Amino acid sequence: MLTEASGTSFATGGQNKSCESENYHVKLRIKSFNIPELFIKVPENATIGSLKRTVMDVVNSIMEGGLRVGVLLQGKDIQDDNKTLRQAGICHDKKLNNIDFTLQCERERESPSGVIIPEQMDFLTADMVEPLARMKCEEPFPEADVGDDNQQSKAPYRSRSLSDLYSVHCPVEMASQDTSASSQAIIPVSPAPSDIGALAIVPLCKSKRSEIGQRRIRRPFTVGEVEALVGAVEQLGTGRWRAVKTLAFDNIEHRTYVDLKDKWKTLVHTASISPQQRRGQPGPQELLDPCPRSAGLLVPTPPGQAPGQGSSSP
DNA sequence: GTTAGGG
DNA sequence: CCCTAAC
Repeated sequence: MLTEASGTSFATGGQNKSCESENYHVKLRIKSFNIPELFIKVPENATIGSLKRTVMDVVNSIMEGGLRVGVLLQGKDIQDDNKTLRQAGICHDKKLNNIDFTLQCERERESPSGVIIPEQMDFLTADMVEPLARMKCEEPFPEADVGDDNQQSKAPYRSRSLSDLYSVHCPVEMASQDTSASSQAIIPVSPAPSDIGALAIVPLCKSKRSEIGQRRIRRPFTVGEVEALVGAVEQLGTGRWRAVKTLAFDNIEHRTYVDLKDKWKTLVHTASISPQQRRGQPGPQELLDPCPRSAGLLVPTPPGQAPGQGSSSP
């Protein structure tokens, strides 16, 4: 969504502006890649560490196997590498809101180890591969290419967005002991299917809880998340959890604004209970203290503007 | 759909 | 985290 990443620009011809006034540049902002779905399988008694290694191994094996990028326009894979963007229909003056980039295995790798898919693993593939894959592209610049994305000017705090802090959390939404959710070895399910489109749009099986009622798995907030939360609250103040969510957790699907509100609640709580934190984990106050221009922490910002923002209402 | 709080 | 009353 708000990935401030770069606007990668592609030229339809040469890098230089040739004399041809028609040689416009197409600006694309790649937010995510679609990657092949991965399945892993590891015994329940395996350690988290081994699980991480397994995932890493699979990722590495895929990487080593060679990856190639695929381009999907309107869902159709464009294979002709010699075709120009314009010929392919990727022009600066066209709506390019449906371009996808995919990561495809150059060659199929044999399953790292005996591939044994237990029963049915329910985990969010999306989250697992967050960091190195899953990127969707959007064409935010419908017009000229005046390099200057101020699209995020509204969110100065973005610098601390979790985009950077969020390291592979590998949330494995498992239905506890019920639906059997064990992880085992990972295996790149390289879709043997003839074509590329095969691993195109990764089907993010988000709703694993077909039968509502399943409690979400507990995902302790990481330091990074706490920092992001604190930072966002610093800017927006309390009482605007929706805004906080979009500001600093827009990309973290599993954190709802209610979660953030709850987390803040506990942070404040713990902070007030042990004013003298034990060296180790900074409480919200410590992070807020630096510039408590306001009333320390908890600055309920009533429906209006963020604190500090001279809100003058005519 | 959001907030705010208790559970 | 969940559940909900109260916007």
